[in-house]
Amino acid sequence: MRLSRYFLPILKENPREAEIVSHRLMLRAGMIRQQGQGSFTMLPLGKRVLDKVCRIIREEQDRAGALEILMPTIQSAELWKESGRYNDYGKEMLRIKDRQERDLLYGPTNEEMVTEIFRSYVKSYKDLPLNLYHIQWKFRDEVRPRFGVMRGREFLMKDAYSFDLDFDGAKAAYNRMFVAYLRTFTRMGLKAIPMRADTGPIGGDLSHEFIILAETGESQVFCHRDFLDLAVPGENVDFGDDGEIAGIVKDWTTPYAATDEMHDEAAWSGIAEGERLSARGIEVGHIFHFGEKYSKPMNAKVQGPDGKEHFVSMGSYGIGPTRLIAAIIEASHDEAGIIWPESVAPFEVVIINMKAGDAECDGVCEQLYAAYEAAGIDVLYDDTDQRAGGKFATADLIGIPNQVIVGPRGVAAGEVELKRRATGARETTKLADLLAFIGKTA
RNA sequence: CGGAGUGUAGCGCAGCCUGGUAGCGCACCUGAUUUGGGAUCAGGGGGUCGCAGGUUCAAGUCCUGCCACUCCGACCA
Repeated sequence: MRLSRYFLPILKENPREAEIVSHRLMLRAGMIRQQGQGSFTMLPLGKRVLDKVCRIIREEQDRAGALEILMPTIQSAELWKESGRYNDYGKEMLRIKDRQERDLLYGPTNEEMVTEIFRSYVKSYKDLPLNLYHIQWKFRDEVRPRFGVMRGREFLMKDAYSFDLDFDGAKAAYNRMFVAYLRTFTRMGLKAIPMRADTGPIGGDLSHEFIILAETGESQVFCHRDFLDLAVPGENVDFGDDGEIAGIVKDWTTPYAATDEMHDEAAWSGIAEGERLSARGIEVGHIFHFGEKYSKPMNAKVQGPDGKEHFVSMGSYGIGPTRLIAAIIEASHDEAGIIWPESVAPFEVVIINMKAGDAECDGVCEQLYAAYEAAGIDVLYDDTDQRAGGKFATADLIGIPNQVIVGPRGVAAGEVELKRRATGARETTKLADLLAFIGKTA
C-alpha cells in the first residue's frame, strides 16, 4: 500500500475524551472513529488489525475442531421466551419492534439461536461432538460503556457453542477450547492467564476467564508467578487426544489464579511472598460449561447409545476481537506509539522514503516495494513528501514492526537501514542483500 | 441508574465571570526557501459557537428546558 493513496487520518494531539492509552493511540493512529456512545467505525488501519486478529482466532478455532457459521444479529423474541431469558436479561438487551409490531432483539449473545439450529438437525449422539462458532457483532446496552473499544456497546465477538452427549464429553469440549484460547492469545503476543470465574447471568458451573496482565487493566487479579513460565502448547498439539488436552488444562489450572471477586485470601496467603503476582488484568476471553441450561427448556435432545433421549450438555466460549486490539495495545506500546507484534501488525514492514522526489531514492523504494509485494508481505510504502521526522513519527505511532529507511546517503553507497520498532535497534544492510532476503521469504 | 464534568473550524484550546463585528496552535490549500527525528516565511479556505426557547437595541457570553459525550461507582467479550 502506498501511503499517498491510503486513508490514514492520524492525530498529533490527544483527543480529550480518550483517557486510557489504547483508546488514545487507536484514535491518534487513525484506526477508529467513534460514532456514538460505545460504537465505533474501524478505519482502514484498524480494519487490517481486526482482520489479522480474527484470522488467528479462526485458525485456532478450526484447529480445535470448531466449525464456523454466521448467525444474524437480529433475533426473534420467541426464542428467548423459550429459554426464559427474554424477561431475565434486563435492560442490557436492545429490544426492537418490526413493522408488524413483532418483538425482536439485537443479539447480545447466541445460545438460544444456536440451540435452535442444533435441535432441528441433530438427533443422534453419533453426530457429536459438535462445536459451532461465529464472529458477529453483538449489542449490549452497557450501563457504562468506556475506554473506547475496550467496552463498547456494539462490539465484535467470537462465540463458540459446544454440544455433547454428557458431562464427560462437554468437559473434553471445554478443555479443547481452553487450549485453543491459550494458543490464540500467545500468537498475538499476549500472556493470558486462565482464572476461575464467576459464571454470571449466562449461568453454569465451570468457567474460566482469560486475563492478560496490563497496568491499565480493569480488574485486580491474583496469581502464582509460575504462570509466567508455563509452556504454551505448540501447533502440533493433538486436539483429538482428550488425555493430552486434559493434561495441558491441568497444568494451567493448578497454580493459584483468581480475579478479585473469586479471590481466596486463605489460599493466597499460603503462597510464598515472592511467588505471588498481584496485578491489573484485562479480560479477553471467557469460557463456560453450562450443561443443560438451554438444552432442557429448549428441548435439544439426542438419542444416546442406550437408545434413550438425552438433553445435550453445552458450553459457550467467547473472545472479543475488538477488545483484544485494545488489550494488545495496552500491553505493547511506548511514548512514541503502538508496538504491534508481527502477527497482528497492520503492515509487517514500512518503507520510509526519506527524500521522495529524488530519482535515486524513489527508484530504490519502488524496487523494494515491488519485492515485498511479490513476496506477499504486507508492506506500507511512505511515498509522501512529508519530512523525515514526520515519517519516522508516523511509522512509530502506527507501530509497524519493521522499518526500512531509504535515504540519499545510503542509496549512494548501495545501502538501506533497517529499524525494529520494538527495540529501536538499527542496522545498515546492502540493498542487494535485503532484496535477496525478501525473495527467499516468498 | 446515582455523582462530577465538558460541548466554540478536522484535532487541541482561549473568549463567557463583566453582553457590543468569533480568535489562537496544529491540520488543510497556494507559492517560495528547505529536507536523516513532527521546518520557515508569505498568502488563503473553512464556524447553524450542541439544540430549542427566553431576556435585551444587541447573546458564544445572561436565564430556562432538552440533547450528546467523557470521567467516578454496581454489570460484561
